[in-house]
Amino acid sequence: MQALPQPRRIPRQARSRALVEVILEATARVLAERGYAGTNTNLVAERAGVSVGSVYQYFPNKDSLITALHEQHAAQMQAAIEAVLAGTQPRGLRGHLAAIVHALLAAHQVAPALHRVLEKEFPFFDAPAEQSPADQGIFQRIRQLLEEHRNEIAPRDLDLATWAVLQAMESLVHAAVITPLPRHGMAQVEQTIVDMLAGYLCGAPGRGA
Amino acid sequence: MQALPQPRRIPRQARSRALVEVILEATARVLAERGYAGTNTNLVAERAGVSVGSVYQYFPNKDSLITALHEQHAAQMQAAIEAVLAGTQPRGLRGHLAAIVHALLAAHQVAPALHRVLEKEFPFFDAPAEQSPADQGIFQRIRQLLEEHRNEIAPRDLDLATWAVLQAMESLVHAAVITPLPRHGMAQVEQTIVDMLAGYLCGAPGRGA
Amino acid sequence: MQALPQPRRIPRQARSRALVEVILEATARVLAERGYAGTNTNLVAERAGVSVGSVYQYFPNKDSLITALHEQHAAQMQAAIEAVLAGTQPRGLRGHLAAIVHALLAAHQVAPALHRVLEKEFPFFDAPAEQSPADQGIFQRIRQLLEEHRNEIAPRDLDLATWAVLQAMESLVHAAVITPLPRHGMAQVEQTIVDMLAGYLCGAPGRGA
Amino acid sequence: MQALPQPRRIPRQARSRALVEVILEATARVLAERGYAGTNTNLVAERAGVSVGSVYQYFPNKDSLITALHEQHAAQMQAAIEAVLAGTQPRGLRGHLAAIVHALLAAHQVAPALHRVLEKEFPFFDAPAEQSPADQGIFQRIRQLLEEHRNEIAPRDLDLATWAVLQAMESLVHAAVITPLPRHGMAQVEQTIVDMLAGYLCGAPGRGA
DNA sequence: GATGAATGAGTATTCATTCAT
DNA sequence: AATGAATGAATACTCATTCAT
Repeated sequence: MQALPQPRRIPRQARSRALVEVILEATARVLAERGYAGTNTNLVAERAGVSVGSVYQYFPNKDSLITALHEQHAAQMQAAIEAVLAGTQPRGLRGHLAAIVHALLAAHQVAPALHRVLEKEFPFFDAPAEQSPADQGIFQRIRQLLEEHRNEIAPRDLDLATWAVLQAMESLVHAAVITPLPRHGMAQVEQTIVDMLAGYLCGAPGRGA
Repeated sequence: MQALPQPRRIPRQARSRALVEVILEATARVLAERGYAGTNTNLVAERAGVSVGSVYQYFPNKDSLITALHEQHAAQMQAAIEAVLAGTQPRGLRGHLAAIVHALLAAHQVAPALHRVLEKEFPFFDAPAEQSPADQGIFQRIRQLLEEHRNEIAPRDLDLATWAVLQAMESLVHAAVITPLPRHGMAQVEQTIVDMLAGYLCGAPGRGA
Repeated sequence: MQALPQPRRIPRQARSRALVEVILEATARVLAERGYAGTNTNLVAERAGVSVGSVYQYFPNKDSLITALHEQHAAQMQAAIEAVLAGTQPRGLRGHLAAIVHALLAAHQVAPALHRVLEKEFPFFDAPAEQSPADQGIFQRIRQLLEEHRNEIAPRDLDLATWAVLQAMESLVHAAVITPLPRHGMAQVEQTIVDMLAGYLCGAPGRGA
Repeated sequence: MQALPQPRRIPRQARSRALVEVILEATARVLAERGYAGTNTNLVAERAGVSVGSVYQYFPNKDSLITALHEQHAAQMQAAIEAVLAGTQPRGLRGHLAAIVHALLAAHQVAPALHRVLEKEFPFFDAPAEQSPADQGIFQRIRQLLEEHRNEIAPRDLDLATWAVLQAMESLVHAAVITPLPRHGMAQVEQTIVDMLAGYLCGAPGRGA
């Protein structure tokens, strides 16, 4: 209870949103520190400086906390991708991919411990990508990018290509965060990921389809 | 999370080995049916037709069951890869990669439900690959393959290239198993994965490194 | 269990009384639908279209809701009995008893689900009858009836006889409501209850007292 | 943990039964002391000198403890009734009824606090009489008694008569235990109950049926 | 070695109640 | 008076693990 003078009544919605934010942050911290098994709602509440009851006012159960964190993460990634693609710099397909990979790696560097747990323990946490609006958005955005460069790329089936690009990109980014290669810097890893994606898209002799 | 729990004693006698096998099979079945949360040692014991005590004779704790399953899976994948590379047919790098991807996808088709849980809930469960002999073996084997084709491939750092190839290969195979693309057959997916790997290795214009 | 919780304040204004009524009705509905375990003050408030705070304005705690419902029920029964006995038709003792039993059975038919819960889960919830004015009133009224027919009845101790008559009457009425006999209609049950009471009062050879 | 020398291995069944007995006794004690609301499984376990886990080994949930207690009680009442009716003394119908009522009152005197809670809080505790073997047995036994005296009794429908006798008998016995009449001894109450039952059965002028 | 009854620490969740607005 | 967000004590139940037999 702070004694600082505050507006008597914080508007309903803003207050709720702040609470959700606080709870989610606490969840992230606890999760990063102790992993899923070591995380429990009472502890999260305590860390958030909130009562357990309040946690349950906003989240129906423990797992929904993780799901929300996942969705938040996906939304951040979506935002990062959108930001890159909305930029006005003219860059080719490879340039765009490089910028996206760079942005994703950077975004994961913010809270590496959290992302480690998140990806290590629940990469697909009960969130069939179809149901995650953010994942949907990302898929559409990347598909659109490929479409814009349709002429330059080898794969003909854009759905399949988008799937492959996203899977590879995500898994390599996550792998880079989770098990940082002992002898290689992030720059090198970044380069490698881009090479992989560009290599796939821009084709190579003797390939299929 | 302790560091990679190990079986309490290495079974020497056939009987013991059979018991371990029975327990592991039961674990796999339960895990596939009910997921991690629904799996517990007493149930595993019951399903295995064995007492809980016996389970603890061979596995120090619950997680070691999962770890063992993971290691078993890794060993199977290693065996599949070895089998392909030990073959006498002459095939180029791409041919080898194609054969490996094919073998891995096939291996995952055997018990899809189990693999789904295994990868969905604990993709990195077995911790640093350095501690898994099978993963070590796979790494070495693929690195050797790349070495044999050093001249044909673009990446110069073979450690990095091996890491990238393995990460992409595994994640795409797993993704294919976990979320089968609605409109695409396994053959197409297989082709795509090979394209990705070959594209990376065989290079494309404008790449880095 | 505190001793018979009482409404926090006796509502004087019509508005208040209406509120109490609304809350009590909601309580009855919830209780009938979900039983005691499934009933909670927040739900009652919601069903009543009122805030929890308002519930606590009129009822000091959860149990007082039930108590009030019981008291309401007792008052209704008292009213039913009074109505019968205030009637001008000349009927003998047996006629009066028959009319009372009939009225009670009819009163219980109004909201059988509620009465079922009320009697099934808290038959004595409202504690020593001495504290319930309605129960007091009923006792006095029946005792007076017996007194008026003192010459016709066998039992000499009127307090004991009143107690026995009330206990038997109530328990048989409740039993009839809670576990309706599969093969017997209400008319038959009613007849039986009256036979029991009249049999007791009007005596039989070989009895005590 | 007692250090007393005991047979190394108490036979499986006997041991289980003893445990069940201990747990039930503890439940009875706690229930009598604190009522339903104040009773919780951990406390019961502690009082029984047993772990919670053991309680749940034998009882699937909290309510099953109460149900078991109820069933136990019903069985004891059945036994009491059987004992009376199996006696060799020649007594008429009234004599039998008197003996039964006496036995029931006596049985309830053993643990009045428990019976008070049991009847006060859950007279019909989720045990539709149809499902309780003991209650079934009691019904049949009393019905048989009435049948043997068919010629002496007024009611023609024996099912209905048995129901009425049992309801009245039980409710009056319970009422006597729960709210002992201030100015009347047990003997008087007993007499009254018998008068009620006999009055009903043996008929009175002006009755129905 | 095998058994499985017993253990009891650990935790998600509920809900009566309060009180700042 | 009315509101309803916030509180947090309370509790049923689970399950990994042990160990006497």
